[in-house]
Amino acid sequence: MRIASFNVNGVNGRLEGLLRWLEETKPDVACLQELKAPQGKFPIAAIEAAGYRAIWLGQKSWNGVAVLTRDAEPIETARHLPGDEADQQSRYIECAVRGILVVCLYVPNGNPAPGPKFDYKLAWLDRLGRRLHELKASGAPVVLAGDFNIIPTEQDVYRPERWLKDALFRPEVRSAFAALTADGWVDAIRALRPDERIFTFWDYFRNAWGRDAGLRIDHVLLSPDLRPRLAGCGVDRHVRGWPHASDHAPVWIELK
DNA sequence: ATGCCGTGGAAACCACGA
Repeated sequence: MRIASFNVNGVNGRLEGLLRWLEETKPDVACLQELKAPQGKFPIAAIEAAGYRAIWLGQKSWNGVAVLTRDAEPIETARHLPGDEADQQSRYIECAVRGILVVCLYVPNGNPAPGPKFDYKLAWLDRLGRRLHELKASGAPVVLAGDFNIIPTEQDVYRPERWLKDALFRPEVRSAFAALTADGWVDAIRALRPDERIFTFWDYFRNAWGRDAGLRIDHVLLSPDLRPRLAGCGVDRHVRGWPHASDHAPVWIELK
C-alpha cells in the first residue's frame, strides 16, 4: 500500500502534472497540499476519471488540502485541526482508509520570524502535538503526511548556515519536530535512509533545481505500531523536472 | 543578501510562498 504526499502548488493550475503523476505512480493514497482553490473548484471530475475518490478542504487563493484514495473509500474523521475555533485556514484533513487513519496537513510557513505568522506556526504545531496525543491514545495506526514546512536537521538542507534565521529551520520549529519523533512518531524517510541527503523542495529561482539546492520539508510520519510494516520510501524527484512543475516533489512510503 | 519565479484573484497590481 503506497501512501504519498504532494504539495501541488495550485491543483487546477498544475492539474496536468498531478494526473500524469497519479497515472505513473498509482499511489493508493495521495495527500495533497496547497490546492489554492475554493471548495467548489476542486477538479473532482478529473480526479474521479483518473480512478480516485477524494475528500478535500478548499480555500480561496491559498492553502487547501485533499486526500485521494484508490479502490477504497475515505471516511472523513476531521476537517480542521482542533484547538482554535477562530482558525479559518484550510490546512488539515483526516480520514480512515483501509484501517489506517490518514492525516493530511499543511503546516504554516511562518515567515517572517519573529512575527505574528511565526507565532501562528508555533501555535499550530502546539495544537498538532495535542491532536497527535489524542490519536496516539486512540490506538489507531496513523500515517501523518504533508508539507511540514520544517527542515528537521542540518542534513536536510543544502546550506544550513543560510537558513538559521528562517521559520523553516528556527530552533523552536526543529524542536517541535524532534518532540514528535521523541514521542514515538517515525520519520519514515529517515528510518529507511538515515544517511542520505534527501530533498523534497527546490525554489523556482536561483536555479535551485539545477543546482540541487533543496530542502527536505515534506514528511511522512508513522505511529510506532506501523514501523514493522514500513517496506519502502522515496521521493519522485523527476516530477520536479517536468514542465510547469510544482516547487515540491512527491514523497511516498510503502506499507506491507 | 536578495522573492530573481510562480500562483490566484482582482485589476493591470497585490498577497503569498520558503
